[in-house]
Order: sequence, then C-alpha cells, then structure tokens
Amino acid sequence: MPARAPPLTQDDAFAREHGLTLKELCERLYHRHRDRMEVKKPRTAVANLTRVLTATLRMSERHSFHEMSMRDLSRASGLSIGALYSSIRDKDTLLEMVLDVVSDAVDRVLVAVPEAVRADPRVHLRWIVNRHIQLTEALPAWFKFAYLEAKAFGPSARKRARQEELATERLIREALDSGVRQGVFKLKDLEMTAALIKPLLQEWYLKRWKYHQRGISPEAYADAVMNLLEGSVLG
Amino acid sequence: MPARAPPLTQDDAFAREHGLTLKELCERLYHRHRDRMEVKKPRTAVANLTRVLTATLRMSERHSFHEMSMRDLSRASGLSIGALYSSIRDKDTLLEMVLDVVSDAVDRVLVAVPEAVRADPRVHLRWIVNRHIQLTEALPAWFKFAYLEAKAFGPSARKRARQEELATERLIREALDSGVRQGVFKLKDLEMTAALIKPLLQEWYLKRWKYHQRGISPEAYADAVMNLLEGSVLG
DNA sequence: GTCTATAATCCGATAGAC
DNA sequence: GTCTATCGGATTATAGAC
Repeated sequence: MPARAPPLTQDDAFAREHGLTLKELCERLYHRHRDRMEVKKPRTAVANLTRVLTATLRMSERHSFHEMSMRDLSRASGLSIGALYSSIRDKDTLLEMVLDVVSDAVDRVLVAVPEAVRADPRVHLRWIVNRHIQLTEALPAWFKFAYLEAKAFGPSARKRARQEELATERLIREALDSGVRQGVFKLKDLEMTAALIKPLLQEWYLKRWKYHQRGISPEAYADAVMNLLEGSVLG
Repeated sequence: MPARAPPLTQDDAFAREHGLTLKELCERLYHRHRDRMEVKKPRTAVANLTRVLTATLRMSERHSFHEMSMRDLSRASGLSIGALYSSIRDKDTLLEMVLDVVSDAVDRVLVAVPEAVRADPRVHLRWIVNRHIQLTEALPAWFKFAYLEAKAFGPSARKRARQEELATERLIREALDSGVRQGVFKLKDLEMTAALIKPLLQEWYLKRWKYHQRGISPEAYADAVMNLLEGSVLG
C-alpha cells in the first residue's frame, strides 16, 4: 500500500494566518527577484514560479538538488526549457529562492514573541516548541531541503544557514534564561540545554516518515517534546 | 583563523579496540568486494581503496555525492581515472562501500550488549549513549555521509537505511523498557521517548562544527544528554 | 512568453598502450 | 596496475522562430 505523499505546503489555518500559503510565498519571491527575471507580467511570473518550486521540492524528496537536471525540472513543472529559464534566472537562483522562503517563514513565525507570552517562561518555551513544529509542519519540504542541501551551498549561503541555526538556538536560550532568572527552571547548563532542544524540533521535519507511519500528530509530538523537557527543565 | 578540518577517522584507543581504524575498515571492504575489483593484489587494493574513500569523505563535507565527479575523485585521490575504476567497480559501488562501513561499525559497537550492562537499566542506557557518541566520534564523516545522502540512495539502500534507524531506536527502547519493568524508569510514552533520544545522539555528528567551536568534548556532550534524560526518565 | 534547436562543456565508463 | 585517449550521452544555458 503506497503511502500518500505528504503535501509540500499545507494550506491550513496556520499557513493562512502567517502568510505561508504557496501562493503568498511565491508572490513574495516574485517581488524579491523580479528584476532578475525575464518574465515581467506578475500573474504569469508567479504562476510559473509556483510550478517550478513545487516541482523542485517534489523531486528533492528523493534526489539531491545537484542530481536533478533542468531537463527533469522542465518535464516535472510542465514548462519548456526556455520558459523555465525565463522564470528563474538559473539553477543557483532557484536554490537561493528556497532558502529565502525558509528565512522569511522563520522571521514571520518565530521571531516576534508577544509580551504576554514572554512574561511566563513556561508559556514562552511551550510557545517556541509549538510554533516551530507548526511552522515546519506547514512547510516540511522546504525546511528539509534547506537542512539536507546546506553542505552543498556556496560559502555565503552556508554561512547564512549556520547563522540561522544559531539564531533559533538563541531564541530557545532566551526563554530558558528568563525561566532560570525567575526561579521557574532549574538547569545545569543553559547553553547545552538550548542546543539539545534544537534537534528535537528539527526531528519533526527530518524524519517525517517515521511519525507519519505511527500516526503521531504534530500536537502529540509537541506534547512528547515538552514532556521530555519538563522533567529536566522545570525546577 | 581557519579551523582545522576534523579528521575523517580518529585513530584513537576506541577505534583500535573495535577494529575501526581506517586501515581495518578498508581491509574489510576489500574482502567483501574483491571479486568485483580488477586490482587483485591485496596490498595495493587496500591502499587504493583507502585513498579513494578518504577523498570521497573529504569532498562529501562540502559537496553532495552526485555533485562530485569521477574526475574530481581522480584528482583528489591521486589515482588516474583508469586506476580509480580498477579499484572500485563504479560510482554506485563506492556509495555502497561507505554504507557497508557504517552498518559494520554499528554491528561491532552497539549490537552486543554485555550481560553485566544489561542487568542495570541505568547503566544500560548510559552505555548506549556513550557508545553511540564514541562510535560516531570515531567515524564522523562516514555517519554524516550516510545520513545526508540517504534520500538519494536507490530504493534498496534507502530501505536499508530506514531499517537501521529503526534498529537503533529499538536498542534504546529495550533499555527503557527493562527500566520501566524494574521500576527504575518512569515514562509516559516508551516509544516516543526512545524516538526522541535518537536525534540527540545523531546531533553529535550532524552539527559537529557547533560543538567543536564551543570546545564541547564527546564526554561533556554525553553528560549533557544523560542530564536531559535523567529528569524525565528516572522515577 | 513560449517554444525548439543548438552551442559548449562535462559526465561516467571503457579500450588499449605501456 | 597505471596510464592517456576517447566513446556516447547528458549537462547548463542561450539563440532565434513564432
């Protein structure tokens, strides 16, 4: 029984709330890269971009970015080679676009912490865990792509990926830190604890097949992570 | 200041104890694949294999397997194209060889649990964590390669990688299970806890740069993982 | 804007001299 | 066993017709 392939972008309430529907992602990509694209009419540019990126992510589930050729991409997207090159500048720009989507999504969902949330460290930590899992549940293929292809990026893109990794870790550390200062959390090593929480969140999109196979929902996964943390983090 | 590149294989006490030195790994590869190799003299076959695999892993740190050409590999290994093809059958066989080393290493280090260790669940869990980290510290590039390239494997190799993931998870689950049965561990969800421990162990070789940068030793990392687990696992 | 045809290059793998 | 030369095919990207 062939398992249904997971959707590349979940057009659910969370995605709509944060401007993460496939349409909105591609519209923002168009505005960012339009001066480098030959196709000028916004409607068709966005439509083509959507088809190309969908095909890219679909193929990236089984093949590395460098393994898939522009011919493959042309066939999978339904655009001719010519139209393909008019819609994205070249293969490197296509790679850059996927990374743009990921950074943009992190900015929108994780960076601005509401004051009411920040006030209570337990709520803050739970908020980060929930949001991270919801975010990567909304865009699983994009995050997995960015993670697995990172080593093949150019020097600047690789540096950018590392800094984003550290930035997310810092968000976690801030929540832990305020918990320790308020006497709610008890931790032996703040930095290490923050570092170890990160892979627990990344696991959700990196081993999607495992949790999908076991029928674990995003909510159940978030609960399990919090459960693991509560024992060692809460005083 | 350019960071010193991490060694591909650490020829330390642990590696020697378990037959994981680069020389021994390549000798076993030769015995497994010699009927498919044109070079017949063991000495030169092993020597060439060593150069090819070293070059492969070195390049794999920055480029995907499909991105590196046989010409790159020829240049990096110092062997001509002809000698290269005489030492490994073809590019697919080279990929297979790296995976062979990883499975073989897991078998040697993680599978056979001493009875004295198995008797005490706390010792057992700590044993798994320590050994996994020591193992991947001895062969970081091999494990990272197997993890990051897995999606580009053929169907059979990909299936094999998944089964090995689940097998390691099962080893963890067994330790947790006996702890629960003996009343030493208290867990809400055995399967989920085992699943969440895995990424904590994989983190060590996947984000090596981060912990190296911070001067975290394998022992310190293992302590931090155990510290995180003790709060939520121990009753 | 989209298409087909093609330029220029590089790929994995083999053949055959030494 | 190792080398160089080379095969047939695939690659990225562009040119120019429609």
